[in-house]
Amino acid sequence: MNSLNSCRAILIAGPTASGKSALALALAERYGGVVINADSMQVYRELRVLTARPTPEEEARVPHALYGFVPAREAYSAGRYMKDAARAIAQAEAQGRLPIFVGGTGLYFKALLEGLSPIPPVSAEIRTYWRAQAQRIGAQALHQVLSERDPVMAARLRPSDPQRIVRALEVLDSTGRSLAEWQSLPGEGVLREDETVRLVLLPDRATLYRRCEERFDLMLRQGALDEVAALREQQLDPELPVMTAHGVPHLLAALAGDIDLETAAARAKQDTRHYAKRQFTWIRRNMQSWKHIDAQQMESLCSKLERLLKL
RNA sequence: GCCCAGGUAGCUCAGUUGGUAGAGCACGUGACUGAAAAUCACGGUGUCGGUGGUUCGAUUCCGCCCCUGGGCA
Repeated sequence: MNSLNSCRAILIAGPTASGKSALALALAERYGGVVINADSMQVYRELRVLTARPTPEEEARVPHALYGFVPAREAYSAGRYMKDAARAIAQAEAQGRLPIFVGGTGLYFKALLEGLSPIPPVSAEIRTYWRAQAQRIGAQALHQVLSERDPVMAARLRPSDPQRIVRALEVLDSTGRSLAEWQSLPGEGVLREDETVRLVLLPDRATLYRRCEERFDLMLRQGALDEVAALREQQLDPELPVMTAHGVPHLLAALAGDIDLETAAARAKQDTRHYAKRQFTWIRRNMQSWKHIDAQQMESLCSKLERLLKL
């Protein structure tokens, strides 16, 4: 792996609540870096507490980028992330600062390193139409439509997977070509692996689950419910990504009086645990070449930063 | 102390007219190209409270014991 001298960026991944942000902050302070977000939910302005975004105090210590800059009413995407990340790197380099990416969204790291196939954007009308269709006739029927119009994609997708079926239909309708054709075009990453130092934090799972639960209780004490109440005022489409952030659906239900707060908290914690589990799966499959850091190594990491980065 | 109802998976419970058992959730494994904190697929993990008896065979029937709830004293 590279020494820090030839390193263009540090990437820090790991499951939620693994202590990534603290590590990124420490590294950024030590090496004159800028912390760049790689989390699909921390981009949204309205949710700071609930998405565990760095606090204003933390943001003041070191430059941060791509945090809380998207209004909740917008649907952010991996495609937008790639462009934003490229711009953030250019900006950091212009200022002579080391980009330190940190986040838990595996797809964003993949986009960063491998890129995404160049697929033209889908118009809002087409997207809205197919999403409405999915609601109206269901995934199975939609898959039937797809298998008539695009058998290749239909064969690739499960009839029970509404999201990907909708995407396939959107792209087909919007471009006149199959998503399979588009996806066969190679993407171009923003960073090459060999110009990065890549760390993935892997705490003990039971410990991590406990930390997720404690963190959610802390979020509630820090005003997570107020954040969700404010979000509710906007009366956004419940299908927007921000509305699916862990805690949002259940805290909304609690605010509506459908469930009590304790139940809402328990369900939010459960969502978080399930998510962490999926992150472990992604890491195992997609981050083989990253430097894995277990709980023990994490303990002594601060004192070993220098050595670690030169490995 | 007596009476009643229970004790089956991590939890809540179903079930076996006697042939060693199954749902939901939890949990585990996996997929993943512009919603990815999303979306989807797969998996039952068990001294059936303990012990003795009846039986070819007991988680199931019987005795005793232990534990938990409720009632009566």
